[in-house]
Amino acid sequence: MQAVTLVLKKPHKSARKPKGDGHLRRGEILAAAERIFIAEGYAGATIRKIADAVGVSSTALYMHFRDKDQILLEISDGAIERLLNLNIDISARPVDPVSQVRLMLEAYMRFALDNPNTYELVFCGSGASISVEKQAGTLELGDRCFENFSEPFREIAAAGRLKSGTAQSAAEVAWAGCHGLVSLLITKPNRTWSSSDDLMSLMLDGLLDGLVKD
Amino acid sequence: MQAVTLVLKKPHKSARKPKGDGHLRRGEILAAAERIFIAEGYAGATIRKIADAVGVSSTALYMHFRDKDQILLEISDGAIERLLNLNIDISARPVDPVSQVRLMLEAYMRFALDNPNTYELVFCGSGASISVEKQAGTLELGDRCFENFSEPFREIAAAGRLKSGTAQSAAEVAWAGCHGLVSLLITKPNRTWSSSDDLMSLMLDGLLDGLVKD
DNA sequence: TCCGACACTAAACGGGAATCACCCAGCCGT
DNA sequence: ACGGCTGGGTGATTCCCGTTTAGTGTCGGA
Repeated sequence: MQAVTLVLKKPHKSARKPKGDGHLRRGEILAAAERIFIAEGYAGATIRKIADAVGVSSTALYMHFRDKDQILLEISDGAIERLLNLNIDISARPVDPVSQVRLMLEAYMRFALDNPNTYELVFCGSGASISVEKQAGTLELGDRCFENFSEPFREIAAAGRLKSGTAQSAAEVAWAGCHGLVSLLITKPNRTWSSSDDLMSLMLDGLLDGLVKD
Repeated sequence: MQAVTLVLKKPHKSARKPKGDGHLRRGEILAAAERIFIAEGYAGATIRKIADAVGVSSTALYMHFRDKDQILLEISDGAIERLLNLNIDISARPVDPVSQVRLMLEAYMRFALDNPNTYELVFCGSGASISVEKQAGTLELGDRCFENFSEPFREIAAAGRLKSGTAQSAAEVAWAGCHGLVSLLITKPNRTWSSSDDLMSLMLDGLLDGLVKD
């Protein structure tokens, strides 16, 4: 589509960018990287493995991405965007804010358990391995998620239904509690846990009961 | 003690092991490794750096430790042992089990914030980086901590004061909630958080209020 | 026909963990 | 007193990692 427009505008000069290969390669790399990353995690998804999977030299990846972290962060962006859309969808529903919070946290935890490697990369990774600047885009997406999530808490606080603390701190605690549960389930799969469904609903009930009146 | 016995048995043959140097070196390495590890984290504490700090070749470390992970896990063991002792101390106090739980969780979170790199290595690390078998000893220590921590929950459950769930699942949820809070504070120091003291007490109050009757 | 941009590559670099083949000093039994 | 064994220690090496450099082939446009 865009190529056509460009061609119509300047039939004899441009029409160079959408030559085809460049854009396709980028997608191929992302697809291969995502497969390997999901299967083997951050450390397992090496540049060379990804390049081999695409059928290209390892150097070629640097034509399309600044470095390894950019590739994996771009994958994470896609996943977080899905999470954000889930949250936006929930906040559009005409239900009371407490139910919204519960739905969002439940969606959050299911997302984490469904995308354990992505979740670990984005939410468990220490700031040490990937610099803050590189993460900027991904972090901003995460912030938008949290922002969207804390909105119902502001409504709850405005209605005077918070047992203590501020909307901000209550939202942080609720998020942290659910994060703790899924991060332990993901990173310590060898421990003998109660059923994850039980734990999730116990965490939700407990936190909401402890934070919100009624 | 054993050395003495051996010497008494065969005065002219053994008495070789406690030659001195070996033991000292091991301690020196652990001390240097701990310093670097606390200062620079898991990735920053390389074999070469540790060896340089001791004033010895990198190969020498392999005389005393199987590999890098063993060094860092041995350091972690020491830290967790301190945590375990805190817990044992608390469980000896003649207070009601709910207060014990609160004290233990508070000690746990303070420990985490005081030893962020150790905490991250032991409680946030994915199983991928260090194999389960290697971690066996450290994991067992962690299990003893959790076991000790869940004891008051069993008392609470026995008294019928659990709002829902079992002693096991309630203990897991309480632990997970506090873990989530400190792990986020540690691994996402760039976010703008409410004061960590506020968050900690809100998490404690909220969880206990939500999990336990009265 | 030549030029420059572009996708790509082979080779190399520096730095990680871990291993190898060796040293060398001290203690053993003789 | 002495030759051999042993155990701490070493330098060189291996393998893999992410990343860089210098160069190759191809193709659209003048």
